[in-house]
Amino acid sequence: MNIGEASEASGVSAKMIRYYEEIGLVRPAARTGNNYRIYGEDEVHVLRFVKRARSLGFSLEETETLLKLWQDKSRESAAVRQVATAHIADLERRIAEMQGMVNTLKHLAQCCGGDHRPDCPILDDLAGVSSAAGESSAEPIAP
Amino acid sequence: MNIGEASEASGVSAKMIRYYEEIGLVRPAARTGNNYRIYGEDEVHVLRFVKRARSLGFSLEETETLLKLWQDKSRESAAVRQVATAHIADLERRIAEMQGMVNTLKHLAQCCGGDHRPDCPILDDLAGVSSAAGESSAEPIAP
DNA sequence: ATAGGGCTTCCCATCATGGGAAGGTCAAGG
DNA sequence: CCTTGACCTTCCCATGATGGGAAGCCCTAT
Repeated sequence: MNIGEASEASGVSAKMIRYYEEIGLVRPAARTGNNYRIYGEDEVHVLRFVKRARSLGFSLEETETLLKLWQDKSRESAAVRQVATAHIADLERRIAEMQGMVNTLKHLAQCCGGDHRPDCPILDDLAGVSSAAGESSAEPIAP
Repeated sequence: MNIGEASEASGVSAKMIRYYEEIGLVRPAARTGNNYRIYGEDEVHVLRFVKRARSLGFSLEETETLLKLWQDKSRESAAVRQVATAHIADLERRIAEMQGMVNTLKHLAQCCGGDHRPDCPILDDLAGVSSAAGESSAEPIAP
């Protein structure tokens, strides 16, 4: 399999496959006489693993850890779960942060006429005008 | 006010103040004879506006739009609200995406023994082993 | 006079990905 | 046999927002 077919089969772009090789996430592919990379089912399997880990939001560093655990037949599943739960916590922290933004913005947008007049509580909030609307962003709306 | 004081007063790092000037987000500060940037209350106000917009997750590009609307006294509040609602939609899309990851991961982590044995549904999912656990990541858990 | 702290510009790094140029290789069709 | 097009290779650059740090200038206090 050439890199294009491996890309097709794994869902990872050829650009990224080369990059993963360069940073040592996957081991260097064998080469044909014409210096083309060649891939077999095993390599594609690894690439799919990476693809799936990325789609679950794991960083490349975390993905590398998971990949090593996967290939370590004597791993303890606790180690895997630890990586996963840390990642869950991180995702939830970011979700909460963004949800706070959404709450604030929705409140402001609701208070905004959205008409032809220039008065706008959204801008007032951004400008630091402490109207009834704009409280601290991360805080829940409820008083 | 020197840049350090303006940074203190606005909560924007000196590094970022210079960067915002470089990319044209804020207009170039006046300079003293010794080539130091000088800031007044107005400039600090602008920087605080930027800081607040960033803390609500607006990109620098969106922030620039909002900044222009803020300074345009004949703006229509509808334009502001449009920017805000588009941003809300984007945030909510990203939240939903991450929540999907969390749901999948929590399910997998729950099915994982997390003990000394190597068997691990999390790795099975990443490896594409279609166990009872690992369905498509963005899907809700409910059957 | 010297030390320290602030300012300046300039370059580099992050993280993961894509774009594109310049050039080699291969297969099919004229 | 030669061309065309679709691959492949490496190398450089860009993104977005931020930080780190070096080299050098300026001012103030000791």
